[in-house]
Amino acid sequence: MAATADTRTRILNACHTLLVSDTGASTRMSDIAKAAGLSRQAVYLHFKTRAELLTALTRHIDEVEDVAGRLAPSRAAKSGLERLDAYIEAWGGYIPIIYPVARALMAMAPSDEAADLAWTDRMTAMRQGCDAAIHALAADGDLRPELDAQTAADLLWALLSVRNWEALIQSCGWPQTQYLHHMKALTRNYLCSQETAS
Amino acid sequence: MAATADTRTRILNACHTLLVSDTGASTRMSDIAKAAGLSRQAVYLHFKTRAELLTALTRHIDEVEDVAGRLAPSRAAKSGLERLDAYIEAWGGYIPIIYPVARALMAMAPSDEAADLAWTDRMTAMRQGCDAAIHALAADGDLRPELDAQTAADLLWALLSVRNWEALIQSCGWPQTQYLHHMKALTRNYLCSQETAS
DNA sequence: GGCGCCTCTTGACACGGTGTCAAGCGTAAT
DNA sequence: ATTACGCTTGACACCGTGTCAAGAGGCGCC
Repeated sequence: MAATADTRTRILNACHTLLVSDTGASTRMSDIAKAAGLSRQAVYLHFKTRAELLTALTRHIDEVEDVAGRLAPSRAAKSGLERLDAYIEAWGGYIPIIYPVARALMAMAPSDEAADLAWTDRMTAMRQGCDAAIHALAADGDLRPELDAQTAADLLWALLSVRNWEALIQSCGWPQTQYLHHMKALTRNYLCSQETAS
Repeated sequence: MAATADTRTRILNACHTLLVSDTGASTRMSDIAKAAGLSRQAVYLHFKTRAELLTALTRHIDEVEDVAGRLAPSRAAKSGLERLDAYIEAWGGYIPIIYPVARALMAMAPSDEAADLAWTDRMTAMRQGCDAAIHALAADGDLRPELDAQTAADLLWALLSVRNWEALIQSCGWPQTQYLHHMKALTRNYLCSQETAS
C-alpha cells in the first residue's frame, strides 16, 4: 500500500518535472514511465488515461503548493478593493506554478472530453473567486456603477485567464511583477468606481 | 487549370463550412474530402498537410472577407483615439469570422510546428496593428504617461486576442456589441491619458 | 484515331500515440 | 507452500496523418 502510493506520487513527480523542463506539451505516457523508472503499463495501472494523470497532477500540485492557503488572504480581506488585489496577487502568482500542467491540459482539451471537462472545472473554480471579489466590491459600493456584477466578473475572469498570462509573460516576455502590477491597475481602473480607484 | 482552381476552392469551402457548422475543431481530412465530394488523397494533391490547408483557408477568408478593406478606416483615422477605436472595431469584428479556422489552427499548434508558425504569424500581424494604434496615440500625446508604447501595445494585443474573445463571447455568452463596447472602453480607460479619455 | 497529359480514384501501407489484454515474474505476508 | 500484489513483457486494436503505386477517365493535340 505504502509502495503503491509511493509509485503513484513518483509518477506524478516524473510527469511534473517533464512538463516543467521539457518542451513539455508533447510529453508522452512512455516518457513519463521512463522518467519514473517504470514500464508504460505500470503508469496505466495507476492512471487510466493521460487526462486523468494530468488532472490528478493539478490536484497534487494544488496540495503541495497550498492553493487554499494562498487564497486565504483574499477571503480575509476587509474591503472589496483589498480583496480584489489580494485575489489577483494570489491567483496571478499561482498561474506560473500550474502553467506547465495547464498547458498540457489545454493542449489536449480540444480533442479530449475528459481533459476539456477538467480544465473547464478549474476555470469555473477560478471564476468563483472573481465573482466573490466583484461582490465584495459591489457590497462596498465600489463597483463602477455602469457595470453589473455579472459583466464585471466576466471581464475579471477573462483578464486573469491563463491564456492572458501566457500571452504577456511567455509571448511578450513580461516579468511577473509587471504582469501583477498591470492586472491590478487595469481592474482598479475599469472595474472600480472612479473616486475610490485612486 | 480552371478545374484545378475550382477543386482547390471547393476544398477550401468544404473545409470552411465544416469548421463553421460542426463541433468543428475535430474536422478530419477525410471529412473535408467527403464534404468536397473527393477522395481523401485528392485533398492531399492540393494541400500537402492539414496545417497547409488551414493556413490557406485563413488567407482565402482574408481575401473573401476583405480584411485589408476592413482595416482601412483605422489606418485612415485622423487621431490616435479614433484609430484605436477603429482598429478594435475592425479586428474585433473580424474575429468571429476567422474564429472557426483559428480554433482549429490553435488546437493543432501545440503539436504541429507549421500550424504554430502560421498562427504565430497571424498574431504578429495583428500585433502590428496594435503597435500602430498605440503609436498614433502617443503621437497625439494621448498615451497615458506612465505607460511606454511597448507595454501599452502588449496589453492591447493581449486584450484583443482571439482567446479573450473566445472567453467572453463563447464561454460567457456575451453579445458581440457588448464585447466591442467594453474593449473600447477598457482600452480608452487604461491606455489613454485621463483628460482625453472622456 | 491514337497519343500523352492531367486530375482524380482506389487501395494499400508506415508511423506515432493512446489505450487494452494476457501471461508471467518476484516478493512479502501468512 | 500458497496467495496476493505490483510490476514487466510483448502483443494488439484503433485512429488520424501522410505516402505510394497503379490505374481510370476526360481533354486537347498532332
